[in-house]
Amino acid sequence: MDARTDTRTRTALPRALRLDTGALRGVVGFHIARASVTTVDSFDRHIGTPFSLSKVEFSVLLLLLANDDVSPKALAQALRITAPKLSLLLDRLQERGLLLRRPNPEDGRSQHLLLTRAGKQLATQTAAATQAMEAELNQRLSRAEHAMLIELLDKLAGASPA
Amino acid sequence: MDARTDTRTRTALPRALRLDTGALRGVVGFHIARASVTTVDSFDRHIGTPFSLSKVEFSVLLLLLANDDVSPKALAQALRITAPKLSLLLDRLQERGLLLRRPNPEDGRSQHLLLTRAGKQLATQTAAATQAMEAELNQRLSRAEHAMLIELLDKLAGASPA
DNA sequence: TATTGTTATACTCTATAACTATA
DNA sequence: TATAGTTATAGAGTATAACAATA
Repeated sequence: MDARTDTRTRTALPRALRLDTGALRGVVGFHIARASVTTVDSFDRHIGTPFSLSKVEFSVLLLLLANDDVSPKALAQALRITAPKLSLLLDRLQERGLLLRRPNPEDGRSQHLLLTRAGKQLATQTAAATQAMEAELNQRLSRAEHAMLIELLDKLAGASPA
Repeated sequence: MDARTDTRTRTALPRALRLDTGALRGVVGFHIARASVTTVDSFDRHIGTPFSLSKVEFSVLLLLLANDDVSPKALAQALRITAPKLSLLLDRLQERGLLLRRPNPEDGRSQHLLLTRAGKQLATQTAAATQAMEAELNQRLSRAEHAMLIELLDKLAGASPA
């Protein structure tokens, strides 16, 4: 398929407008920033817009779907967001009837977060939607490259400090 | 008594609670977001803080160092930022004496951006600083993995390098 | 005294709309 | 009428500080 006939306009720039990346060529962070334009755009179309979820809200739903008795503290660490940010985010998800905050019986300061029936349903729907989202990326990456990319990104992110 | 030392109700599980990433495991965008925490932190320490530059400001300097007669329009497209955002960004760099805006003799609506002597010096300094920055990442990635990662990210971005 | 979670506030980044000047 | 660049405004996203409840 000719790149010129690609229907998505955000991805391909006319050759004349492409700049020499110069010293940025070897800077991983620069290439990550560029690639994230693609992934964020894909997320918005497949999940963000149709389900009215931000990237972090989506991540929260899927993490709660896969883990029991998660506290806000643990979530904030896993997602690298601050506690105040998460607090407001959980408020919004709770107002939408997607999750509940239950007191931790073993520690009155802490909470257990759990998805409601509607929350589990939405989480499952969005999890299914990731299939089409990743399949779209596989127009550019083979399945092996896709897996390799994730492996290298994880190495770069490093095992989160214990 | 410190709960940490109370072994009666604790299992052998470590305190560090890493969550199951669940359906996020195969989502490239999620891993990109995690990896960018590492690269942004590294950028801030090596370049952002010591040179008082944002990521985009740094990218502008290096792109202008590598390309002549660049217009704001071309820069905005290359960096995927909006024209108003770039306009304010160029104001700041100009106030710092790092670049100039010259009218395009062939089109009165357009401009040519060029680095001042100080701008070239700073761009060169930061370009040199990327060596240490990337070397630090190579504690986690071999040189081959580093190159492979950039190649895969470029494929994903659809910005095939020249 | 330390920790969990919340509220309040501010700062950055980014997007959209309206404006100008040129073509 | 269309394009390049600017100005103005508003909306997310994120960070820090102060607070309440519990350990």
